[in-house]
Amino acid sequence: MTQGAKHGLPTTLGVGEVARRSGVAVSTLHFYETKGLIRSERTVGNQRRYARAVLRRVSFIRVAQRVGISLADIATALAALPPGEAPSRRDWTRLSAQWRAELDERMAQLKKLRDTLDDCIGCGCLSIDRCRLRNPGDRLASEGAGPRRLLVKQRP
Amino acid sequence: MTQGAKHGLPTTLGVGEVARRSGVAVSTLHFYETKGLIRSERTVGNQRRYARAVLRRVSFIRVAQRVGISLADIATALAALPPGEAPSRRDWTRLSAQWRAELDERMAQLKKLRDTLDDCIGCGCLSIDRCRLRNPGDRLASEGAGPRRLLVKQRP
DNA sequence: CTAGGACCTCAAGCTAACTTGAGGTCAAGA
DNA sequence: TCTTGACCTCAAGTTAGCTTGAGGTCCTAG
Repeated sequence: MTQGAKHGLPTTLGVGEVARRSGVAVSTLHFYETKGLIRSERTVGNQRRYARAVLRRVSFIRVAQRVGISLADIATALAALPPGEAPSRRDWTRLSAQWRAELDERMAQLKKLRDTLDDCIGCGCLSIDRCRLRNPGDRLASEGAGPRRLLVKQRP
Repeated sequence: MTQGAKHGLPTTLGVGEVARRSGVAVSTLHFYETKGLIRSERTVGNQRRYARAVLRRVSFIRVAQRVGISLADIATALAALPPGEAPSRRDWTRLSAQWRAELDERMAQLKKLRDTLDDCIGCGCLSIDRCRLRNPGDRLASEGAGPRRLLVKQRP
């Protein structure tokens, strides 16, 4: 074990420790660091030391990715927070508000996708085009591009 | 317009028409076809003709992608349906059941992500590690890999 | 003091999901 | 008939998000 974690909690974590605890590869942590998603201090011997908060940050990144948010967007959001410690209440409120909208939108899409499936059981509208979700007469064709029935909002 | 769509509805659509209506590029439709996500008939002149149902299929693909599902997974799901027309009730039930689980899981993750943000307003736990979501004493460290607080379920 | 596991950097490689480009065909109006 | 725009194929290029490998350093137990 790297730095005396035998008794009590170490104040910082080595890269291997973070990898093990967060479930991502060491190379991924390096990669995230180059992208500015996380950051570290260095020991005299040039080894990375992470604040414990990095674990939560990594969790956040992974979960956000999982629901389809790009690292670039995640980075932008996280950049709103001071990289070191203690974000202000204002920082949090801003980040939360931004993401609220994004997440709510994705939730709506997921819900729609799921409900579509539910509605279609026993109907087969996806391929036979005949159920209550059907687009009658294809009237929407002139309303611009994009999947209009399922899509809640397309990004620019 | 390609095939007499002036009056009434054409029974099939050209690739450009599908692109315009679905909001994806022609090249993307070609690509999806090579991946087996959609399929087409050909005219004597070797041009693609799509059944109208392809529009719904493309919508489905895009929305599923948007919430983080890979084309491979989408292909697998869609492969459960007969490529041509009229899936049976059994087909639909199977597809729906599979996706229900997947979608519910992602919904749960999104919700958790969103709620975490909500809870953290004015607290800053993401980086100062001090709020009701805090991981006390880091006790979870030995429970295996992965972000345990936010993550609902990791894929293998 | 020395072995070996944990770290370091940097460059190159890989997969998914498309896009772009070259070179050629099809089809419908002037 | 000629032309023009929609279409075709196939190969190569692009971006995101990592992983792998080579070659070298750090540090802790024995």
